[in-house]
Amino acid sequence: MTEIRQPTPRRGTNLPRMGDFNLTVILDAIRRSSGGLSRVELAQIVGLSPQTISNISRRLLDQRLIVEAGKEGSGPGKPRTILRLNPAGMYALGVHVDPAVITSVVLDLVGDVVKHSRIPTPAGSNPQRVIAAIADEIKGLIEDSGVDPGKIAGLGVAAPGPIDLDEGTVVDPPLLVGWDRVYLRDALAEATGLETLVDKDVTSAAVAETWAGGASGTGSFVFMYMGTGIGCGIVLNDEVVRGTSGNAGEIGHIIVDPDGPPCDCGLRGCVKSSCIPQVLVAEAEEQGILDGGRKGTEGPEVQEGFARLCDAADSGDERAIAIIDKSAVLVARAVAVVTNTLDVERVVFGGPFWARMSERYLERIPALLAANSAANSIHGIEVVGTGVGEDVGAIGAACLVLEHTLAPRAQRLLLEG
Amino acid sequence: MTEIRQPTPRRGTNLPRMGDFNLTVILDAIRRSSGGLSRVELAQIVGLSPQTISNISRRLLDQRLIVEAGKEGSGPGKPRTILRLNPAGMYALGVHVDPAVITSVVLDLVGDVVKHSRIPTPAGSNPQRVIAAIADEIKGLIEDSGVDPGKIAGLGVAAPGPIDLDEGTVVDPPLLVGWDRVYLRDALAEATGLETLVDKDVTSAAVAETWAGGASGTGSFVFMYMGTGIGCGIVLNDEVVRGTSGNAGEIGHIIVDPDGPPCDCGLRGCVKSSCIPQVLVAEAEEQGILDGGRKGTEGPEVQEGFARLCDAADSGDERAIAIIDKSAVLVARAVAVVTNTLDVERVVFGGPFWARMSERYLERIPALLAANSAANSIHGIEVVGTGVGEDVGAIGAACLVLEHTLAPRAQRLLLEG
DNA sequence: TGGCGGATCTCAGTCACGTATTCCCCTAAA
DNA sequence: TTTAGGGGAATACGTGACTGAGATCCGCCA
Repeated sequence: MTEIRQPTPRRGTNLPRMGDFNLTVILDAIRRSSGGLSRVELAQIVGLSPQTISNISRRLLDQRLIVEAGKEGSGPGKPRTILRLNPAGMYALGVHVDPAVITSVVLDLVGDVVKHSRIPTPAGSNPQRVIAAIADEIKGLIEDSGVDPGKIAGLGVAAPGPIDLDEGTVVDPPLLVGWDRVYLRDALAEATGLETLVDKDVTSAAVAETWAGGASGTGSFVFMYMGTGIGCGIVLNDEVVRGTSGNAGEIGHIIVDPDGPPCDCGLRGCVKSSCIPQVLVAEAEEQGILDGGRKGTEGPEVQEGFARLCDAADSGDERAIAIIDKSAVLVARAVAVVTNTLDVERVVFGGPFWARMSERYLERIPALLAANSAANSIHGIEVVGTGVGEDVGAIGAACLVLEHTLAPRAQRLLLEG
Repeated sequence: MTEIRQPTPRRGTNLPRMGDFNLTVILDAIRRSSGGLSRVELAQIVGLSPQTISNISRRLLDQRLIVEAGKEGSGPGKPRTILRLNPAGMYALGVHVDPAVITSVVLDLVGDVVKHSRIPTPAGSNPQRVIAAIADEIKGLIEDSGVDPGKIAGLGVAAPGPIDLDEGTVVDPPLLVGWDRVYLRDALAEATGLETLVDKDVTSAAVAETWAGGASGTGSFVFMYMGTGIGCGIVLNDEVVRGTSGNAGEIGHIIVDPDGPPCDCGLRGCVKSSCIPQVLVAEAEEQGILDGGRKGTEGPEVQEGFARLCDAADSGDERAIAIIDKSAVLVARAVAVVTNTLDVERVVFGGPFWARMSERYLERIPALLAANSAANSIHGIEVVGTGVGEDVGAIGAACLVLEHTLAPRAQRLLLEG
């Protein structure tokens, strides 16, 4: 079970690695700029000489990852030629495997969704059948999108945890019965012929934010994923933190309410037992705010129940408002634990349930967080909602591929095995 | 208060940086080996060619950071010449500024303490007086140690948080009254003429573990610092996590006991209010296990009271054992929150109070942690006590300098400003 | 139309790593 | 004692990425 990982000594680097790394640095700078950059600006930003920038730009132009997009001349002198990402320079596929629904997307280089599809997860959730369904869906998506298959960098898969990153397996997730140690990565790689990456859904969402989230996806932040469960993705200094086995971000058993309901872990008031949507809906049903006709334990029912709870709150139902507001207090406590542990500068909220709660949460959480922040006198913590939308899971999955291929990760510099 | 940090784009790298980085990689490999490495072994480990290793070895030999230490020939062929760290190749000074006591050390390159001193923190804790005392102490220590001042790489300072890493200031720590925004780094740099680094005590302890802790200081781990308060230092993939302002590792308000005593944060059963030594001693006094003659709120009194509590437990006092054991359960819960959030592979315990509790904690915590670990089915979490000893704070402070100067941090590759 | 300024490119130059070769040192057998 | 052989380490040369200086290109302005 516990294989001993021998301490992997840090490996050196060499010239080609350095060249590739600088290429990704420049691409990253262009990507993060709004509206492109000129070569001189790039030189200032990344600290390399103009000549080096020119050389690398040429490589990027040859690969068609960037394009020259017009000139920008203000005063005298030769106007700067603006370099911009070529959206069609590369594509990535992403799949979010959720217990209820499988979402797939084709993403272009700038992170825009080219094509999108959604199917219900095959009943019984037999792994083989689900994998076959995904492979089918992917093939269809590639055809429908009309994208040049040669430009597809790979397939990213976002799965609920726990996972084993080394093996590329999903390890017995609570809501997918019979999914113990399913070799998702290898199976899908074989079925689709694409290079495949598997990661946890919350991590994928954080990667989506770094790639397609604009300014809020830079630096060090925590992505709070509000889904059927609550988890978080962690990004420190522009690099995603995955943990030893890819399972970082498990915050379900942080205690947020000493007076809360009992949890299956034996304690009381964990995140998991006191502020996930399912619990809020149950509470509302108990209080008679919602009719408890259906037992809303399955994904879609919860989502629907939660929507009605929010509707009630929006139409002024005090009890509904109280439930949501209390959950904001509890979530803020969990967030504070994470931000105090990691001292990040920003918290980004997102996930399928986020849209409905965003207004109330954004109103309350910043103050709650500030009050509980250990470093409050040194720096504030920004609280924002993601701009990526409901499909963060699938988009993030695709971004896993882009990140792996094009992001300036320190890891890229190091020689491997 | 909150200065906006503009997103710093990742900067490129160049040839000299690469060379320096590879040098630190090799030094790191030698440092982490037990008993030195030959050039061929180095080539295998770091992945560079034997020639490159030879070239870099020469640079390291010229700088006298390493020495050739004998040969190792087993079969036919030329025997390997072993390269070892030269302990006298470089020295670093470390100071731990504690509310009660100021510990200073001179460390050599292998992390051994060359000289050591301890003075009580000047009463009234006026910052200027404390800084002057430290500067005096440092000067004395350098003279007494007989170390060549030219070989001293710098001065590290470990301070209780919160701190502001950019400014090098200590920001209003709870136990040092009147220490708001004290420019510790600049003041000590000026007073001693040494390059000075300031960091939080728990972070320093984690750095000590990476530098002087042997195998348990590699990879990804959390260092639990058991002091007057409980904090943690975080190391992911051999690099220390400091956070935006250097305040990562604040875990005092993680709730570990829903039935615990109220905390100044308004909730109940935080780490800070239920399992720090001061609380355990108070509890023992209340139960009559210890005579509550002195009100043990000051550092030394707490330490003494805690020692007597441990004595009682060791001599079989059931109630004393119960207090310690319960604290182990609570600490384990806090640790689980952190390890689940970060998915690390190891927890290292240390700090001034650790020695007395180590036996009971090491007996109980591994099982408790495994039971609460989200990734338990994928990998276990190793639980160990540090080998660094009581002075981790000061030793870690000195290691800050060594780490900054010699560790293969990814940051070192990047061009600056 | 010519001058000017700024951006970009060309062309060496430098430096670190990689490959092939040679040198050196030790073991072991004749 | 001598010699063959094997493996580590150094030397020489080649490659490739970044840097610096000057040339070139481009558009504005007089």
